[in-house]
Amino acid sequence: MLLKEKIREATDKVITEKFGVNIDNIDVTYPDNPSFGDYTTTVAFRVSKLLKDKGYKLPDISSKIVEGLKEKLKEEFSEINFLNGGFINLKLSKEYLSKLTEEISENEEYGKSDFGRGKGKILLEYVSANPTGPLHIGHARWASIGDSLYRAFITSGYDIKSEFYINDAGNQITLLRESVEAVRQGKEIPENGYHGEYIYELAKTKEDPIKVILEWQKEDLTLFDVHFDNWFSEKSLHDSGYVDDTFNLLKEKGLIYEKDGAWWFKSTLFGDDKDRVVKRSNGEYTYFGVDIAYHRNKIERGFDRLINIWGADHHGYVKRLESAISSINTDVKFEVVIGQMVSLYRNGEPVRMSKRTGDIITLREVLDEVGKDVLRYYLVSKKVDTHIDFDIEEAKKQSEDNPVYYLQYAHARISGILRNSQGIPEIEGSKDIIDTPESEEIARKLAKFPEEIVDITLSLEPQRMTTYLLDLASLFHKFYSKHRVIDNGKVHKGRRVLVKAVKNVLKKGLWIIGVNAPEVM
RNA sequence: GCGCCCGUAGCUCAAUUGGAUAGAGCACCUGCCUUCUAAGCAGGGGGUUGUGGGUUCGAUUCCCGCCGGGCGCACCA
Repeated sequence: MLLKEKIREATDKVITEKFGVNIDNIDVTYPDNPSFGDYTTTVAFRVSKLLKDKGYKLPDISSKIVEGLKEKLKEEFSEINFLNGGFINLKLSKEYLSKLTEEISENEEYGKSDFGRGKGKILLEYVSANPTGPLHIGHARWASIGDSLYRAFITSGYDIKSEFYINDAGNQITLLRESVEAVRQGKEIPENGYHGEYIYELAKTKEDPIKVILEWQKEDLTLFDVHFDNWFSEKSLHDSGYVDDTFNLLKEKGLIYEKDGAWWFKSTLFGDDKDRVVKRSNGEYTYFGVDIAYHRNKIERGFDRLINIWGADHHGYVKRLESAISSINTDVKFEVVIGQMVSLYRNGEPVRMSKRTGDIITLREVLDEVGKDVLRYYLVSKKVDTHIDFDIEEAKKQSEDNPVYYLQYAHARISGILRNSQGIPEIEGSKDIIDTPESEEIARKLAKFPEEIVDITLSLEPQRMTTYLLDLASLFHKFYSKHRVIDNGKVHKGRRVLVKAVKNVLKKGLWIIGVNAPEVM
């Protein structure tokens, strides 16, 4: 069980026992100032507010909670007290930290927890680019965020699957095939068709261009270290009659009606601004109409929670799909992470991207120029709701002093120490794992690693991992410059355990954000 | 016009979701390599958190107005 959860549970019990009240969502956080301890709760303020008519004073309340916590948490915490009236601070004991650090050093899977166990089946859908062209830098943002979220969920014990929805049906697909076919027959590409260079490349083959593009996309994602559990074809929904079936279901429920020759979904019943067309007057389904079927299918596959990552250009679409889903099933939880757009620049000049005109910079090009680690770090380190101006020249220039190397360097340094410490004698009496203030700070940081991963799943903000790793790497570099693990040909046993633990955490943390952990740099 | 998102150090971004003295990297200045990797470490300058109100013990965070930027308001996807 996570320490945060333990504290929360204990606090909840203490408050019920001592005051007979219930506080839900008890906050347990890390104080800014490390001298206050490892954990803080401000629950006393809330209890005080609840009991203000009964003559309790804030310090009395705090001191009673502290008393109760001391009894319940003596195994892990050496100091529990309160400050400034209601800030209750808890400090992990050195003995506990030493024991934990030793465990971490022997466990490459440290960071895993069972926090998400029993919390339902999750389907995470992201990228889902149209197979009408190569992936570009915008898709890369969703890919890096989605994959890191997925890794955090898995590590936190959730039952989660990732999925890429292939829009392999509809107008755009027809248009792309026509564009390629035109080139093959030596004709002009239709005005509203696709004009990118890759169209000519596709025309050289005899294969179905959609299939080829899909292969390109899969290759790019593999290079980007992004994995999907399932690739779901839109076309399969049409072919199996599932779209028609869903349409009929909505009709039976009285949720669609005919007007001006088209069929409309009554999304206003569920809070949308207006009703939306699901089937056009020419008999074809709209994207929305098919999407309802797709999401119904997700629900029927037994998922309780649907998380989608979309670009900000689709945010107006959230409400109507939400409406449709709640009309089918009210238990399923539907969440959309809206990511702001990525604008591309080269030497300060904006690069307009359009698949139609072929004016794009592909993910592959950027990968070739700046490398996977730099790009994944860059894209995951920024909160999804901030707009990104990505300058490819700037990214290359900065790559020398990119923070990602700071993290990797810490890992490589430790790897070096571990290599050099093999087969050399140990310093006598060097068993202490925490024998310096710097070691202690490191151990305290390591203790919070599983919670950081869980926090990513709760906030859906993977950039937190980059902040954590920078902190940890910084603590290690400080330790390294001040203390020696190998001294005069002999190794300090306890410190070797400590740096090994740091290595395991760095590696796992880098894995969460899809960055390699090199042994040598 | 209506809706969603953003505005924090010269630049790029954090801030554990309402907590204690708002932190990192880059850039700039000053030091540190005869022992484990200097892609590092130590120190310095740099802020009215766009702006004006409000809510409360407490606001970068929540609410309202204004300014600036992005995105959207289809029988397109």
